[in-house]
This record gives sequence, C-alpha cells and structure tokens, in this order.
Amino acid sequence: MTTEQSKSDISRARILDAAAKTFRQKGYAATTLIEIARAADMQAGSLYYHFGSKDELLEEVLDIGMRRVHEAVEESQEHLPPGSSHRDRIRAAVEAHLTTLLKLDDYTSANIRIFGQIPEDVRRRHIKLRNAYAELWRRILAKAQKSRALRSDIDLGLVRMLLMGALNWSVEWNQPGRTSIQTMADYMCLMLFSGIGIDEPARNSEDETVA
Amino acid sequence: MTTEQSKSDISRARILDAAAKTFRQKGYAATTLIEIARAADMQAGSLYYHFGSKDELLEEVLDIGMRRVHEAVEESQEHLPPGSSHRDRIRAAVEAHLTTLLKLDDYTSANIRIFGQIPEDVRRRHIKLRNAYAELWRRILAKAQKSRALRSDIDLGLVRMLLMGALNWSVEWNQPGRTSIQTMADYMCLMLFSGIGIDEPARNSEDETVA
DNA sequence: CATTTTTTCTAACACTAGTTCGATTTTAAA
DNA sequence: TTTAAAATCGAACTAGTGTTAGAAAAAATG
Repeated sequence: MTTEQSKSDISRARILDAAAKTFRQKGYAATTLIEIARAADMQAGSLYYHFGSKDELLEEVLDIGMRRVHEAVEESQEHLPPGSSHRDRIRAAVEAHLTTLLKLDDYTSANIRIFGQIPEDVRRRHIKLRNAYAELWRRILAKAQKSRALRSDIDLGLVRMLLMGALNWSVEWNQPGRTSIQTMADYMCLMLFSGIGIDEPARNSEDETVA
Repeated sequence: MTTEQSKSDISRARILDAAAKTFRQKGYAATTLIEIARAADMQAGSLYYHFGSKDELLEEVLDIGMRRVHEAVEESQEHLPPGSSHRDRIRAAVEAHLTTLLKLDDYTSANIRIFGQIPEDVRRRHIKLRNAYAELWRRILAKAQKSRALRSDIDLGLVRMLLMGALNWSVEWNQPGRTSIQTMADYMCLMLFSGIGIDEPARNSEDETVA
C-alpha cells in the first residue's frame, strides 16, 4: 500500500488500459474479452474478479475518457496567462481537446470512436458526462460571443457541432508524427475566426476551366 | 423484365436496403444477419442465395454509399449556373455532401459511421473508392486556391480533413427536421471562407469574469 | 397444365462469445 | 512458517453467431 492501494488496483488499471486500447482499435462489439485479457496478461475469466460484465468495463472506459477531455479543457482555461484574449482561450481549448484525443489517451479516443456503437442502457448512463462536456464548450463560446470576440448573429450551437466534428474526426485520419497538434489547432482556429477565403474580384468569367 | 431484371434483383435491393439501415444503426459487428433478414422480410439463410457472406454484403453497402456521395458532389459541380464563383462551387459541393449523407441515404451514412469498424480485407478493397472521392474534393479546393478564391499560403490537405470531419460528424448529431441542410451548409461555408470572429479591440483587461 | 428453374425456407452444423464457479496460486498477515 | 485472504486460473456452460444444404414453395417456361 505504497503508491496505489493494492495489487487489485494495479490489475484493474491494467485491464482498463487494455480495454481502452482494444475498444479504440476494433470497436465495441468486435472486441472480445479474450483479446482484452491477453492485452492485460490475464485469462478472460479473471476479468470478472474486477468487473461484473463487459458492459461495466465499457462504461468505465467511456467515463474515464470523457472526464479526461473535460478536465484537460477545463485546466486549459484556468492556466491561461492573464490578459489572454478570447481567441486565446478558444485556441487553448481546441489544443487541449486535440491533445487529449490524439496524444496517448486511448480512453478519450475510444470514447469518441465507439460512442455510436454502445448498448442503449450504457449510453443512457454515460450521456450525462457528455452533456457536461458540451456545456463547458457552450460556456466558452458564449462568453466569447458576449465579449464581442465572435459575431453576435450566429447560432453557437451549430458552430459548436461543426467545430467538434472537425476536431473529433481527426481520430479517424490522424497519424502520429504527420501533422502536429499545434498546426491542427492553428488551422482550426484560423477557420473559426477568419476563414481561409479571399474576397473575390466582382465576377470571374475569364477562365472556364471546368471539367 | 420490365423495370428491373427480376424478382432476384428486387430482393437483392431489399436486402441491401435493410443491411444499410441496420449497419448504420447498430454498427457492423453488432449487426446480425437475422436482423437484416427480418428487416428484409426473409429468413437469414435466404440471404445466401444473393450474397456469399456477411462481408460481401457489407462491401456492397459500403461501395454504394461511397459512389452515391461521389456522384452527388460531382453532379453538383456540373449543374452549376454559368459564371458561378468558386465559393458557389464549394458551397454546392458541401450541400451535396450533406444532403446525401443526411437525407434518406442509409448507404452513405452507414459508410461514414462504420468505416472504422470493418475487417481489414474489406477496407483494403473499398479504400479505392474513398481515395477517388477524396481526390474529387482535392481538385475542387485546389482549383479554388489556384483561382485566388482561397488563400495560397495554406495546406489544403489539412483544411479538407477538418472540413470533412465537420460535415461527416453531422451523422452523429443531426436530427431530421431540426437544422436544415441549407443552414448547415451556410455555416460551414461561412467558417470556411470568412470565419465568425470579430477583430478584437487591441486588448481586453476590462472584465475578468473567468470561472 | 406439366415441368423446369428460381427463390425461399427449415433445420442443422461448427464455432465463438460472454459468463460462471470451484480449484489453484499468489500475496499478506499473524 | 502457518494460515487466511486476495487474486488468478481453467474448464465448463449457455446462448447466439455465420454458414450450409437439402426440402419446399413460387415463378417462369413449354
């Protein structure tokens, strides 16, 4: 009983890690307890000493993943240098979200990837954490809008959905080492704040190089 | 042999529809042939008269879904009013993508939702269509950039990923009748071209209403 | 109407999943 | 070292899966 509580807790953590990793890779239904057990250096039956069922294990993985992004983004807002602009705040939130999602956190990425495949009752119990996280973003964006950092004539709910989509989808294509999280956050914020368009010169009937 | 070829083709289509619908709802591994058969008013064993295996059925659903978005976006580019700006072109592509994805096309939405869960060899065979679709978008964006409708100093690959993410993620949250596809496309293009930021007044040290 | 082909059903098979539980090992306490 | 508790194993059970193949029904053909 030095660092953690006991061998039980260590095994528990090992199982959860293995589960998160496997769930993220293969999805929920396709992941077998045998695989999880193997990844945790155990026998499938032994898992039941720590968890009552596959769904219970799933639920804990999901909860942990969601709490981690939530905490990461929350901390990003608290640890900002004084006098930071609202753009800085949002940029920090974006970066925190992406970092948690893509950098060595199987829990969060598993959560994002498999949320659409989980059993009804697990979803019902987990949804509260999801809503709480959504509320955090709602606050961040609303505050920026109120302070005139974001246009006042827009529906922030829709913007938030599109934003989350752009960020979350990165778990599907991001390959570690290809594009840095900073760059991704830069581009995301560029699109959010300024866009990448150039005012087009009146009309263009010069070149019709279409298919 | 009037409209389609025979009863076989009708049943085939009915099975594919049922499969697309069920795959979209429950995911790949969690979907059983019994469910698909029931949704198609058949017995599970009868499916094998039309398809050699579950994976073969899956593959066809995926392919159809991808071809449909591809064709829809391609047509959107051909049916543009003459003299359309590049913003108009992109906007049309966005709308076509969203429409196919959200409006009564279980094939495309199934494709987007379950792509991350499919068996390796199915993916390997399907990936070509995915790449072809990506190439279509690459062309559209590159053309806009070359014509100075988009900033020339940006990585279009990354922009495309974020854009696709924002659009694709809508299958996870969109509820029919809540937000119109037009509105979604409007907001997406607004963010892409202009952003929703307002130039902040120098510095803000007035109110520190942070948590 | 008879007969052949096409399509579907039915029942079974092989296999794998999640789960259970008594035996066994490991760990901690006395 | 002895002993009790904690943790894991291992083998079995049940349920449900994808799949097969021969029987039955439906449709098409002569």
